[in-house]
Amino acid sequence: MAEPDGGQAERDFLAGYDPRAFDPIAVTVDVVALTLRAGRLHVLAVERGGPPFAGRWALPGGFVRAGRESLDEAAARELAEETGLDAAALDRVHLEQLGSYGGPRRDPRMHVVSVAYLAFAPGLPDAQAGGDAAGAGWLPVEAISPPGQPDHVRPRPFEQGRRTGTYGGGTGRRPGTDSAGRLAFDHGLILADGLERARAKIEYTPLATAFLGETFTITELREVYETVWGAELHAGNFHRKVLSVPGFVESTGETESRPGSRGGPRARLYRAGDARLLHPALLRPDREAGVR
Amino acid sequence: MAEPDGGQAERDFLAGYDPRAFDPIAVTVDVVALTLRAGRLHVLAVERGGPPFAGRWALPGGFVRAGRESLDEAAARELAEETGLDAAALDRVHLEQLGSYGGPRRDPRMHVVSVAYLAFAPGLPDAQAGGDAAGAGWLPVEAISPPGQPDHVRPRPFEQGRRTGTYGGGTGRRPGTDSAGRLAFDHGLILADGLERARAKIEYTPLATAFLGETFTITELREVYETVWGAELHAGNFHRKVLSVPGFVESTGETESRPGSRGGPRARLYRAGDARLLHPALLRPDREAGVR
DNA sequence: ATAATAGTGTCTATCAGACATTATCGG
DNA sequence: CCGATAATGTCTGATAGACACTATTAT
Repeated sequence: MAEPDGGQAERDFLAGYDPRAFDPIAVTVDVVALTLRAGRLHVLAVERGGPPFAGRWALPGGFVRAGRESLDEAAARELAEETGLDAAALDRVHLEQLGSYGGPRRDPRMHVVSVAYLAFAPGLPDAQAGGDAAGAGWLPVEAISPPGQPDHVRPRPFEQGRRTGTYGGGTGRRPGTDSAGRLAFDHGLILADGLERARAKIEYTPLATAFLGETFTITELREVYETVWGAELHAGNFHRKVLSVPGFVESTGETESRPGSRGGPRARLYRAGDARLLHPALLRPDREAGVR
Repeated sequence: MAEPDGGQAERDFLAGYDPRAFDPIAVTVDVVALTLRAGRLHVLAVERGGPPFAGRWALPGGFVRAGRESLDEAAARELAEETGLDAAALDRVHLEQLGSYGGPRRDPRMHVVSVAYLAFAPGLPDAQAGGDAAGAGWLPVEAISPPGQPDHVRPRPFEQGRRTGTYGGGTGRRPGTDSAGRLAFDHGLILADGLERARAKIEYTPLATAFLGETFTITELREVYETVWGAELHAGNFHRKVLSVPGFVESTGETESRPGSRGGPRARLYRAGDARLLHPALLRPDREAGVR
């Protein structure tokens, strides 16, 4: 398949690197920002003010400023605009590139390539709308319908355990409660990819601590894993395992000021250690029914 | 940090989704195509015909055709143009997205966002130049200097074991032999990221088989791992481990027509199984000196 | 015969998971 | 005291790695 004719490839050649000779492609960043609120996984979303998908929730994002910022910088900027965080608070947020989405018709107006980012954030204040969004908020991920399914069907990829929330109530689509429907564009797919990445990433990195405050107890850390994985873990084994992985957590020497409301000893406090990879990793409980 | 003024954010808002109101950003795909030749890992590269970086090797790539193809399709097209493979042969090549690189000054001419892809290919014929490249070829990865280092220094991230090649000979920079220098643009960084991805990916997926033909022996499979990881593996343990992972390989019932030139029994032949993930994974030998 | 390779068997240290136990707290 | 939770201890099955061994072929 080597250069069949003087068609598109030839035009590419003659045009060199000047894209003005072509139809343009827009470059945006979109952020899948995850956090834990009240024991449930939430994602930052903005409500679209205009068409297409007016009134639907979408991932926060926006144009990359040509010649003036890197992709990482653009993602951090968008995240800051939507969360209202200052640089110091943003420092505690983990931000990594997730992948790029560039189908020619994913936006009906023109060809848009979106570079998606994944963020792990500790408990944060309410979001605030930035840019052209009508509103912003933290949505429980299980309130979002997976792509390619009717709004009321809710299979595998999303949330499997602890169905403790108020889901199913039904007063509309206010963040923090029931169904938020499908996300705009292909953002449901991007979210699903982000969730899978998050589930995999906390296996072999200490990033679960990014969902917590400066200090935390082993039980709080376990609850992060249980929420993200949607599975219950054995408390005793988890405890021993976490302490045995070098560099995962380090003791502060302190204990919680007061134990849980139902009694029990004061839990010791830890902070994130200096490891960037967990050796050995914390493996998810059997999912051998997984992709064969 | 919420919308400080009516500056850039305001202009974004007013411009909506029309990037013609801004300086444009070009979108390209670049491919890190890896293959094994003569027991060494090679990467597909093209020799640049014009500035910048004229005469230097670069990763094959090109513009995404606006409104007409997805990123995946663009990557497959670029790979086909440079390798001369038809659709059938391309079918046996694994191609996945690696990541995007979009610093504002990575190309001196304008802001270019490159979506990088990683390809695992079986032994292929010589490459052919496509597009505006002066030449194309398979370069041994250890002949490429890592980014940010003088050409003759060659530390960690690249190739650690089996220094069997002719590296250091010194008759110029013909593919397949000695030093090829640093790659153009930030392609050395992209290559390093691709190599690390490849090393990690063969741990928990059966993609090492993508470097081999339709059928292969366990020893050939082990040599793939040894080459990609740059470490020697215990033949006996590797053999038992591979056969114990469900769905990794399946026997063809046949044996090699003739054993190795130095004798020994005929090895049994296998083909890739139907597993997409390896459970349990094949872990790289201790690199606990790794990133802590 | 010798050397090299394919494939299998055996032993041990390690680890994940199930389960039990002890200690500390609130009600 | 009772129930719940934090933290540790014990046992077992599975596995990775070291090593040994047998079988098969070229020279």
